Amino acid sequence: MAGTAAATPGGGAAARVSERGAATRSGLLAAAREVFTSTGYAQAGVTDIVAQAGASVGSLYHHFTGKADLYLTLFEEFHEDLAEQARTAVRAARNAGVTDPKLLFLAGARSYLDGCFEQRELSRLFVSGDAPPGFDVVMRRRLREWAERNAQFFARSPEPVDEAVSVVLTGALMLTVAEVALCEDAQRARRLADSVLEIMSRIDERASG
Amino acid sequence: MAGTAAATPGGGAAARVSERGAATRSGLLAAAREVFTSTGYAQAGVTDIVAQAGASVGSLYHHFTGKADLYLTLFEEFHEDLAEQARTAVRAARNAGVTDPKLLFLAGARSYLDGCFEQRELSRLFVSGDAPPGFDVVMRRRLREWAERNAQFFARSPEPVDEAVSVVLTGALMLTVAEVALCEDAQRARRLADSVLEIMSRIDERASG
DNA sequence: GTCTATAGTAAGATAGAC
DNA sequence: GTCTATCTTACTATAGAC
Repeated sequence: MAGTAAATPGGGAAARVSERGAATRSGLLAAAREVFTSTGYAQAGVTDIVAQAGASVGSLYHHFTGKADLYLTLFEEFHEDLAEQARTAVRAARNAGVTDPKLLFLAGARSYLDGCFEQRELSRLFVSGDAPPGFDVVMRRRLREWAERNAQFFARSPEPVDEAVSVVLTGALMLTVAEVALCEDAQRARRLADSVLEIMSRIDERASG
Repeated sequence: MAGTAAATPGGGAAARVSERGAATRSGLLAAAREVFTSTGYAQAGVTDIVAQAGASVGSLYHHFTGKADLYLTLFEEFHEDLAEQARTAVRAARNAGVTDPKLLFLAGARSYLDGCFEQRELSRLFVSGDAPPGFDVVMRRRLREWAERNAQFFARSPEPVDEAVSVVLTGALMLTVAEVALCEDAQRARRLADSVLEIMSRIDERASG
C-alpha cells in the first residue's frame, strides 16, 4: 500500500515501486524455480506456482506475461549471474598477473562451467528440453553472445575473431554445459570441463587458409 | 493391419500393411512437412495438416500418436537420410584411395552439412526452436551418436575416442548445422562449413594431459 | 497492488459409427 | 482404415472487491 493511497510526495523512505510488489515478484520467481525444477515446465501449472508462492493468479499476470515469461526470466537471471561471476574470474586472473588472452578466456569459460555445476538443478532445467517453445534458440543466442564477446580475447589484432572459431567455441561450450549439468559425478564433470577447456585453448592456432 | 480380417497366408500380392494405409501415412507426413515449414510447429493445427493431406483427424491418430510424433518422425527420416548420404560419401572417399581417418571423418561431416544446406527449409524447421518440447534433446542425442560413431575414425588405437573430443566435435557440428541452415548466402554457408571442418580436423592432436 | 472467482478459448485427443 | 463429432484440459484473461 505504499503508493496507491499515500503518495509520499516528499521523497520519503518509501521506494517508488513498492517493496511489497518486489517481494511478490521475487516470491513468484522463487516458487517458479521450485516448481519447475521439481515437476518440470510442461507439467507445472500456473496454479501450482502461485500456490507455492502464497500469491494469486492475478498477481502473477500483473508481474509477468505468463508461464513462459516466468521461465525466461529465471534463465536470464541465471545466465546473468554466471556471466557476472565469469567477469569477476577474468578480472581476478588479470590481477593475479595473467596476461595471455587465451588463459583469460579459459578462466571465464571455466568459471561459467563451474557455476553450471554448482547450480546443477537449475542448469538441468535449462538443458532438459522441457521448456517453452523457442527457448533453446534464446539460450543459444545468449551463449553465443557471451562466447563472442569473450573470444575477442583470442584476437590479437582489433579485427573480430573468425566466425568459424566462434561457432566452434560456442557449440562446444553449449554441449559441455549440458553434459556438466546432467552429470552426477562431480569429479567426472570437472574432468570433462577441464578437458574441453584444454581442447578449446588449442583452437585458435592458424584458422582456415 | 491388412491382417486383421484377411490373413492372406499364401503370400499373395497384397502387402501385409495395406498400401492404402501406407499412402495415407506418407501423405500425412508430406502434409506435415508442408504445413510445419510454412507456418511453424506451434502455429500449425492438426486440422490444417489433415486438410492438406486430404485425410482426417482420426486417420492421423491411427498412424501417429499426435502432432509431436509427426514432427519427430519427420526429423528421424531427415537425419537418417543425411546419415546415409554421409556414409556413402565416406565410402566414396575410401574407394578413391583416401585412408587418413581424419579425412574420412571430414568427408562424412561435410556431406552432412551439405545435406543440411540442400534441404534448407526442413533444416530450418529443426533449428528454429519451434518444436515440440524436448525436441532439442532428441536432436542433440542423435547428432552426438552420429559424431561419436564417426569420431572412431580419429582413434588409431581400438580404444574409444576421448569424451571431451566427442563433445567438442558434436557441439561444434550442432551449432554449425544451425548456422548453415539459417544462412541465406550459399557461398557464405559453404565457407563457414569449410572453416569449421578445417578447425575440426586439427582437434585430435594431443588430448588433455 | 493484490486478491478471488469465473469465463473464454484453442487445440489436441478420443469414441464409436461406417 | 477412415471418418465426423465431441470432449477435455490448461493456459489465458478479465471483473470487481479490498
